[in-house]
Amino acid sequence: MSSPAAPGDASKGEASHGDARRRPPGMTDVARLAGVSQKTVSRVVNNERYVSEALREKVLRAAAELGFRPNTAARALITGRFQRIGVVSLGSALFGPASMLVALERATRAAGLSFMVANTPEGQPEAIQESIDWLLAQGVDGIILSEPKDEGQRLRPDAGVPIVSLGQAGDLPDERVALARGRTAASCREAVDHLLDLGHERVWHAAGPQDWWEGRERLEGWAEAHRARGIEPPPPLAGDWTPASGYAAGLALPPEATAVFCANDDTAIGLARALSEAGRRVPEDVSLVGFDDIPAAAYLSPPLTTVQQDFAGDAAHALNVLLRLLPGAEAPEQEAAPPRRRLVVRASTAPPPIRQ
Amino acid sequence: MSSPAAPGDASKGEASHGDARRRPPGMTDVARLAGVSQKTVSRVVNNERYVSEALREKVLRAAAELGFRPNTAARALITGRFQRIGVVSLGSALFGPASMLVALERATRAAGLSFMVANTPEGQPEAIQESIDWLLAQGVDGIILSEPKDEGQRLRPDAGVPIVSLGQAGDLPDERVALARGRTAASCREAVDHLLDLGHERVWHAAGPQDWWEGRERLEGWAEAHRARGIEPPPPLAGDWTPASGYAAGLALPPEATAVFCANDDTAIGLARALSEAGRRVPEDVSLVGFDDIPAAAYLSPPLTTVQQDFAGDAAHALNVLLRLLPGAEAPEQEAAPPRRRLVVRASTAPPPIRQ
DNA sequence: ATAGGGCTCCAAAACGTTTCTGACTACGTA
DNA sequence: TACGTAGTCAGAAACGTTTTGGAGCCCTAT
Repeated sequence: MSSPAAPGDASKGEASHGDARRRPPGMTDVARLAGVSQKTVSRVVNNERYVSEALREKVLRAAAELGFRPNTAARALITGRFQRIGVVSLGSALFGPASMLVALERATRAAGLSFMVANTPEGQPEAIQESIDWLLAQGVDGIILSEPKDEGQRLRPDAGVPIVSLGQAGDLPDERVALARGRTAASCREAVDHLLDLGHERVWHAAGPQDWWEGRERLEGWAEAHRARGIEPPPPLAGDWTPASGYAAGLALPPEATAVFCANDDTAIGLARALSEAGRRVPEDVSLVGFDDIPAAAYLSPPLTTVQQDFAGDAAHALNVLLRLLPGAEAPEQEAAPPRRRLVVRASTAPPPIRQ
Repeated sequence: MSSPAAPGDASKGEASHGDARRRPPGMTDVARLAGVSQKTVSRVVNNERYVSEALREKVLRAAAELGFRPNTAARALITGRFQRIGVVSLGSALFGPASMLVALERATRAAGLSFMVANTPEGQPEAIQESIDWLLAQGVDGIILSEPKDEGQRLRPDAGVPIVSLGQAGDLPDERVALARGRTAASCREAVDHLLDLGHERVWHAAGPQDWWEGRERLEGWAEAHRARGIEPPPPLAGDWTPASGYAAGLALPPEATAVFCANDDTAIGLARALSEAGRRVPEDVSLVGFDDIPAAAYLSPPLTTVQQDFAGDAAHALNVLLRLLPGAEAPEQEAAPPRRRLVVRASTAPPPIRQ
């Protein structure tokens, strides 16, 4: 059993040339190759000062030769930061949420942070908190809530990291929970004003779901536009973003209605379908405005007047708010330009038909 | 102010109750509270054997009381694994890519892995390799390429982790790069067969971009359906997924065409618009089939016959392929059920008009 | 001439886990 | 009685970074 010479010695001597278990190279390896201390490699990699140009280049050459990549786990371990933000998003390919997700990823990566998503399946009240917990378990420095729904307001306050919601105010539990409020209502007013300016007496509304703040905000903007002119808005038609609900709203639309503001473009598509089946023409009999400006909007029959969103602007704003809450706050001080939505007028809106 | 003792001393004595720098509790803290060794806490947390029930409960209680969350960075550092996969996705809110992304996130989280996206902006050939590098720098155990485009084939082979592409075969560089091939072509054949069975002599094709494998595969399926019947397919109409390109294709559509298979639903919408402007009715004069089954498809005028995709199935398949390549392969052995697309027949397809 | 202070670099100590090694019981079997 | 084995636990050694605490060196101002 026990040989006089330890059998381990030989293999230990050649350990660096190990066979199967090839660990990726670390700073130590780079340092050895470059003939400097490991700390110096760290300085070069992190672009710190006090490294001579000659050494810096030598280190970089060694790092490149070895294919060195800094180990984020080790860095995160010592710094306590992950350089990563999590996003809780409604798991949906709907144009709005999907666009926002893309915009958030872009903004995040541009800020040098990595990006982790947790989708919430629809219809599960506890799903948001679950997704937050999941992100926290994975390790994130902050969280952006990109949920157009309300359930986010029932959050436990002990997250330990700042949370920013893209949503409406509401009683968010903690001072660490900030808010990047959208400006949906204003652009809805603009859309409805466009219809009223065309001469329509009142504008109907095929609403979004009212347990989504996004749906409520669009409804409020619509109602405000009426009240600003002393007009009582007609009762809203319930909906849930789907073309199906728009179709139902179209069936329920009273004969005297001459203009409809739809909560989103899909709703408008469904509503247009119902009108078409009822023999009511757009825009001659009924004017239609959507919201989102989906790519197909310009090619519907007729092309749809709609509101274009500024996802990139909203995303950048939310990220700025979050970054400012982070401990190592690299927060870009300049306030991001206020997101600008705009009404795209196409052929689905026209003056109301002349009453006889 | 009020304390006679040196203020520095007091704070030092109470260091564990530190003010600003509150490190989150670690296994050591849990161990101290539970009166066990740190190693035992590790065993409990990881559900290892050889821990008595009494101790396990005591540890769990202590962990809950402290709000302990295992530090993934420390774990990743020692194990060399991140329990995380990266996805390179086309940064786009297009229905297809967005749906695939959601499906991939679901599948990944269901497998207990965390999920990191890197979007590639369109039109940058080197963007995919950049995104891969970004993911590798962040630390991932494997990568799924959810790019419907081809540039993925110019990848450097030294990733160090397995890469799975959802795309077409092609000369992927490395044996570590596997492939989760889609079955687009087959369902395209089905769609075209549907039109041919209705009596159309030939079916035109408003194609997707041919530098996307997804576009080529749809075109090939369309062509195959013709050749299987000994028919020469008409020349395809170029396109790029957008309604605009569908509109252009509609303008270019020859008068004798009675049926068109569109590369996606948006293309079909644009094409329908062009037909409508030209006074050609759908489906009486021209039958139309799309691809994707976007939510609005059922509510267009007329409702669009289209091909429904199986994103969840494709995502699960790709993830399975990847998991099998991972070192700690927890690969579910049972092959995932082959993804099933299906043709949804609606009102946009009908027999061809009778020739006089 | 010499103290100070930038610049350049190094060695060792964390960070919170997993892995490795081993010690101590209890129990059944030779 | 002695021994092997499975169960239960603890201590120490990694893992690859950042942080901390210097140590030389050269230049300048006194």
